[in-house]
Amino acid sequence: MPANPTPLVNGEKANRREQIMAAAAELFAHHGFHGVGIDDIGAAVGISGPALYRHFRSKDAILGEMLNSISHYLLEGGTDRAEKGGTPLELLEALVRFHVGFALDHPALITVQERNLANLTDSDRKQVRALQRQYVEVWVRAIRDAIPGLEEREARSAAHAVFGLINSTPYNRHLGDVELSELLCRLALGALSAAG
Amino acid sequence: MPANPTPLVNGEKANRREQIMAAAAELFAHHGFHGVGIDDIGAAVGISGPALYRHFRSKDAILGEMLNSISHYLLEGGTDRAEKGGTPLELLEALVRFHVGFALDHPALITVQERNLANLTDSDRKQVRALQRQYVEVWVRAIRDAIPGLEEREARSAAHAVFGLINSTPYNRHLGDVELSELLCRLALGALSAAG
DNA sequence: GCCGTAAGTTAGCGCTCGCTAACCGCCCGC
DNA sequence: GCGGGCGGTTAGCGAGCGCTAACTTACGGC
Repeated sequence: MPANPTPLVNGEKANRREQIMAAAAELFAHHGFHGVGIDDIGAAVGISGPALYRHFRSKDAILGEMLNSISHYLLEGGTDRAEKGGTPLELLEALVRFHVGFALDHPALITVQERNLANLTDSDRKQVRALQRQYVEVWVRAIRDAIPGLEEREARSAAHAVFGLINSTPYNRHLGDVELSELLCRLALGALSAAG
Repeated sequence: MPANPTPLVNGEKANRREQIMAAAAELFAHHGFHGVGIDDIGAAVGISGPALYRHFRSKDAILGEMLNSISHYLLEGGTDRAEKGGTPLELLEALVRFHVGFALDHPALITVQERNLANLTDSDRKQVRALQRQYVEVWVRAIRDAIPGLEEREARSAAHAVFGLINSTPYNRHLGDVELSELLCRLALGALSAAG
């Protein structure tokens, strides 16, 4: 299986599979995995119900590929920035900006990833969990390097808290993208510098 | 209809209704509303399936009463503290401590309230939304009083972001309750003071 | 021009779900 | 001591679900 079979996350011309995943993401985000039927997803891309099985093995596979794709994208973006060097504070700022950008561009994906981990197949959940853990570890290292005097467990909790802060974008539609992005970056970095 | 018919949220001896709601909260939090069956909820309290209808009109009514109860509790706690007086910063700290305490004591309720608003009946959703809006307004006023130079829309976005931060407790089980509580309070206040 | 494949369609199977019906035992007031 | 209601039980209905089967159409390669 390829690492990132569907670049769900960038702006390329979408083929059918990606079109389906994007529609499913919106629906899952609004109604929850079990609240969305195969016919709903089909209708959202203009085909009807069982035609989805020409592109995905099962409904679970749609969610599985979606969450794998998201987790892989986040981990790759995080490690890229961690390897790029710079001061600890610059790295932390880059991570914050990266995550904020993702959350602003893809609020539905953020919602699905937060809410629907439990609906995955066992093997899919294992993969996604592993990718998420690695992503958190990138953050933990960056936080501990930039903010002195934090235990690892505290840094991990702070990372989760900051994810929660940034991932509030789905409820945060009253500000323009640019202003909201700047505000969230400020809030996230302000929170982290108060952690020590 | 009484304002807070079931004190789901405090530590009183639970009668059957509250027992059912507590069990349903855990199940809804783990599997989502549509992922939990009437039989699952019944089994979780030692009775079987349809017996629930001796206590609730429908499955939707369980969720409706649960979310109404949570929202009412939060709004009441928020307005209480807002009326108590003190400096703007003291009020903000009190709100943060209050919300952190709730999120730590009831992570399942936090999860359900965040994820399952869309599964409510139209009328229930209207009620819950109204209560939530009022609670947000308490925060918006407190934030604007304590942090100078913030527009109302910015303050509202900051409030939602801080809710996201605090509501990360369901993913934050690696720290003791006391340490986590202190850390979250520090992070939340740090974020807010960086908002200006 | 024909064949194979990719991408749709509709019909329908088997299962699960929310909910109702019908029945039953326990306990409490008179 | 007995009648009524409260809080359980099991059986089962009707609807909706994920998915498969069988068939149809469009199209590109030889």
